[in-house]
Amino acid sequence: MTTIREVARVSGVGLGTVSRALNGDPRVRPETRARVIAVAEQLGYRPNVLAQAMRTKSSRTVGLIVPDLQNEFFMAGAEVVQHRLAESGYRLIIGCSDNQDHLDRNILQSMAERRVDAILHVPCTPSGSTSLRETFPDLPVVEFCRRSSRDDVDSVIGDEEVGAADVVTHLVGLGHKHIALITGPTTLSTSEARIRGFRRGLQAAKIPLRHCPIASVEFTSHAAENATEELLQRHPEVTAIFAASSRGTAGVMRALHHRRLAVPEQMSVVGFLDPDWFDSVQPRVTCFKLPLGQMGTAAAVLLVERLNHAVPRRPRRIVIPGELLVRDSTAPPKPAAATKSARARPAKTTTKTTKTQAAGRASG
Amino acid sequence: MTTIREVARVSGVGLGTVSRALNGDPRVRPETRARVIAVAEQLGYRPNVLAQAMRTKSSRTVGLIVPDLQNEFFMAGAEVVQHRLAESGYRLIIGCSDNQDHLDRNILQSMAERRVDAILHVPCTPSGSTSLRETFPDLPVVEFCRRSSRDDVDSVIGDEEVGAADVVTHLVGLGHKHIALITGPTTLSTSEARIRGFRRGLQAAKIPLRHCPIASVEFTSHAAENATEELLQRHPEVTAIFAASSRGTAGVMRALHHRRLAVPEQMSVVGFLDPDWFDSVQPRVTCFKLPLGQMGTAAAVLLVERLNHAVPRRPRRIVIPGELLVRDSTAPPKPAAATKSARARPAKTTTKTTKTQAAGRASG
DNA sequence: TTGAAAGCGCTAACAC
DNA sequence: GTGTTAGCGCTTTCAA
Repeated sequence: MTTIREVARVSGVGLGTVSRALNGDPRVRPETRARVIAVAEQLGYRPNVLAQAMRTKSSRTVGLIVPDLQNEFFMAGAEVVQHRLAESGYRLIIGCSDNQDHLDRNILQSMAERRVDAILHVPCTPSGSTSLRETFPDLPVVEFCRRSSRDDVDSVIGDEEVGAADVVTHLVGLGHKHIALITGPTTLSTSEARIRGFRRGLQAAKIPLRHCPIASVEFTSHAAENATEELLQRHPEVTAIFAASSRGTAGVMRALHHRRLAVPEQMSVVGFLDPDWFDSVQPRVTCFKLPLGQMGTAAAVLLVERLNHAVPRRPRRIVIPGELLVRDSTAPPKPAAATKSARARPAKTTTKTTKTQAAGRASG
Repeated sequence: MTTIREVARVSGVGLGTVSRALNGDPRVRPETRARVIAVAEQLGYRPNVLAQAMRTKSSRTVGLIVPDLQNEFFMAGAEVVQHRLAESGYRLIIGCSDNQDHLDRNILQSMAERRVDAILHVPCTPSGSTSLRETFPDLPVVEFCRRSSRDDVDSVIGDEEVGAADVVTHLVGLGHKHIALITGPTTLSTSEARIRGFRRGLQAAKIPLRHCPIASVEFTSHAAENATEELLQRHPEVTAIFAASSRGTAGVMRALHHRRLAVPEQMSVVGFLDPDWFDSVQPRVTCFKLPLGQMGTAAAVLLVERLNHAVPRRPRRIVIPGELLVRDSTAPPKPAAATKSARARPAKTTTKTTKTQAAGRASG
């Protein structure tokens, strides 16, 4: 590899001059700069970013940690963040925690050791980036999509509480009185918000919480499928389901199909986010959609702020509203037919670890 | 930040000893090591990976460049690669080229400058990583999912040629004689392979190629939707469509609904890959599926080989077979002049899997 | 077994 | 304007 020293030798100038010429320092004669640049080019010189980073103590890189590389919830934002960051001369490196605490901590640490200038973090536990604080207290962290219990970091999340309440309002407006919620692990801020909003919507409509079961399961379509099965078995009176995770929606649909429950005639379904297919299948899926791009932009702005002004500033917590997209998977309930059909056709699915709780029981 | 020097000072030994102790060098007295480690821990010492990398000229990192962060084709593999690599002590950093040549080159360069030890590359042009070769001739590159025209790099791709031929065979077997293919830009190896296989399947069935239109469009559901519209207008005789991209499948479905064409009664559809929703909607989508996880593993193996043995070796080109998943979106075509009674029994095929090929082959 | 010293490639402070 | 020098934090000879 050609080094700066080589370039200096060939162009007959000192090391400092080469560095200045290449970095656009104004105090270097134009012709000198031209010569240096020409030589560098001709020699195929490429800066060693590691050395630069070590010297300047900035790698001009920010790290993004997501729980799932295949989930649009995080990756749609990632796409935007990368572009916005690139505009400010920063590069994004992405790691995946698989929703596992120890992996999360691991990657957090490892990115910090790689001297990223900031971290965009989708926490997978309430403790969030706490482990980092001990070793890298000054590394800026911005939380994305989810919040940990830390209140000293910036964050950008969607307004899922209002979203869930809106979903309930929509369903209640159609006449539903027995609504189920299927969401993720209760330790996550997103699930918490969804449950809070769900209950709020129910209370506003004067619907008893105990009529409306909540299932908290892993974010896989399989888990959602099993949860739906179990839930419908236990609560055959349910006429509408809010599948509050994008992957979960597919699982719910599958379970419904196994039970021969027609959507929306026998069961209304509201999905989460708005993947392409929601609008391409029959029935088109009603959903609660978050402006993922906008959330990415907001995160990038926060990041760049922290990057530029190393001055401490009070943490900013941004909550971005979503919208309800009413399509064809929700309709007024058909009381008699629905429950009958549900009992008529038993499921053949194997049941796995699925926690089901009634909304009323845990509400305090 | 605590440095190694600090640790040395506090534990009362030299720099070298600390380095050796921390890196498990055998020639250091156990008690010395214990003390050093204790001090390091107590001081919250964290190695500066940048400095390590600079010194050892290895960052123990490999870079992955994909065209689209939201596409399971690439990200499912990424997930696996990351885990496999982690087992060998390597970290994966991911960048996104957006399918744009200049961004691709940009990221390639930037990762190289960051001194990754190898690059896993999903090329978006035939030139692939050529631009890198000039400046970093020795950086190992493994191509993933797609191939460039370079024949001096390792690669792992799915056998899409055989896959496309199998799809045609399946459709022809059902009685289709006018089949359309919607695929990506023709400059990509994947599109080429799909088209080749498509034609081969047609020829084997003695179906005139001119009866079977091919559309090459961007990898968005929108582009596929428009292409389908246009294609059906121009070729109303078409009775089956192979949507050879996962996003494209949704677009095709949308266009079909828009035209009020029932699937599979009036139009058979074969999708690409196998996202959750293919099996969750009505009709469940017949598709050509690639073992993404297996492909990721293969790539990781190749990578680790290159990483360990810096010895040059002839490039290996691995092709991994996929399988056809026959579900409900394909059925015999509706005879042109016949009435509805002509199709007495709708095809309710249970999902069966067909291996397209016995084993992956490696050459070179 | 350990310490001292020499850089890895670069930038920034300081001279001229 | 430009050259020289001193490190950034680490690993790795080379002596001891």
